[in-house]
Amino acid sequence: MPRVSDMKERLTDAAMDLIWENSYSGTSVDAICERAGAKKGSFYYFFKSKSELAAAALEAEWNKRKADMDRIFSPTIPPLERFEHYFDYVHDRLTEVQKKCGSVLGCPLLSIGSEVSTQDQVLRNTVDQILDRKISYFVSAIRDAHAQGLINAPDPEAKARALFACYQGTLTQARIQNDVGLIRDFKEVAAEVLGAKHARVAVS
Amino acid sequence: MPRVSDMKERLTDAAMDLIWENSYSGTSVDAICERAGAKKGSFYYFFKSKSELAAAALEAEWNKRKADMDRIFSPTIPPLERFEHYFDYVHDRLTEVQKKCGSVLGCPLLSIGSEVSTQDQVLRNTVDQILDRKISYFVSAIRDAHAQGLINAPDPEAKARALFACYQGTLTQARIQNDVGLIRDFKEVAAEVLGAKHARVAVS
DNA sequence: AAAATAGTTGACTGATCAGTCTAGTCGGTT
DNA sequence: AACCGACTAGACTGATCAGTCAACTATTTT
Repeated sequence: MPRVSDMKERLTDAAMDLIWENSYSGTSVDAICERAGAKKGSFYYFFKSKSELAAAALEAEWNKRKADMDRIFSPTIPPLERFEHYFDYVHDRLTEVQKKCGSVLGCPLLSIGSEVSTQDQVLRNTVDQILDRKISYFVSAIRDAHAQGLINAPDPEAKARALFACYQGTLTQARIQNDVGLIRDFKEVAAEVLGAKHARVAVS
Repeated sequence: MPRVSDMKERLTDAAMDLIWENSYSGTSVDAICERAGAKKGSFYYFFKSKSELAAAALEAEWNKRKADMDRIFSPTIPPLERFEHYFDYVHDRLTEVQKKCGSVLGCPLLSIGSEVSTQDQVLRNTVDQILDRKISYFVSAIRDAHAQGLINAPDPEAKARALFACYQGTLTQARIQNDVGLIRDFKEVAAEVLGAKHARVAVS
């Protein structure tokens, strides 16, 4: 019994781990409790349902990563370099996770979002919102790159969504094939989607 | 009781519908039986597990679509037009499904593959193989386009996988946002990824 | 007609599911 | 000491899960 209860965080962490590795439907409340070292009573003291816990876990994960995202997409960095750093960051993180659990896990938001989109509107909205926050980093970087004449992107929002979708697809393929290589190679695809005027600038 | 039993097909059809709309873990054998008008015994007469049924359902779905794919990717058609036709085809089909069930369902192979990749190797391999068959259409079209000087793609395999990943990502986003618009807009992204020398050729 | 084959039935098992509930434990306040 | 709010324990419920089984029916083969 810890003096300051960290049970809530242990539950969201356990949920994130298990749902990311397996799936939402395929992860039981019992399994989450076991991994977190919690009993059923504690779970339902903090969360009123499995769905609510999953949403909380996604928000908690976002809060953990936000500082990294702000750093990587800092306006002080040349816009196309931001993407390079981001793709490296994700690649390194997924490689690290792969060492631990043996599998390339892709993007948790995508897996969960795709799975629950037709079944759980609350969770779906949570996913959608967090995805939008991520896309907004892309939008700024693309707008900056356009303003600096590095690319031609009159509609930064659309370009960002397109690039983001391509990246997410690559992460999903990496998960299915259990191969991080696809992610490593994505930079060149990104340069093409962005329409970088000197592709090497974004890829080198 | 039909004279010629079509129970097996009804089971694979029901499984495909339910798993595509919901998810693999989220679809129970009971639900599949109910939709197919089958009893448990029939199910386990034809299939030895839920996993095996899902694999059979994916193969059956592939066989249903193969003729369309062969037609769309016929070598008699200019290679970049094949992609146009394919993207139109998928868009129209998903729009039709949306009318029926209210949701944009994306690509079943991706959803299922992503969900089971860490849990069910047999099903994962099935998904992987079918995805490869689809990618091979892309490879041929890209190779032909390269040979005709329409695009620059010295490595058609890699280019095909990249384009395929981008497309799949777009389908997944369309599912999460329940919006076919993303798919309609994909042609332009495809032209960029392909590096079409005259983008309008592939998009017009 | 007899026998074999193919397909169907639905009750059943034991495990697991999400979620509930009562009875607690604990440190801090009055 | 009495009490309180925050948290935990864990047994319990009824539903649902994947999968089994022996008995049954219908068609085909001999």
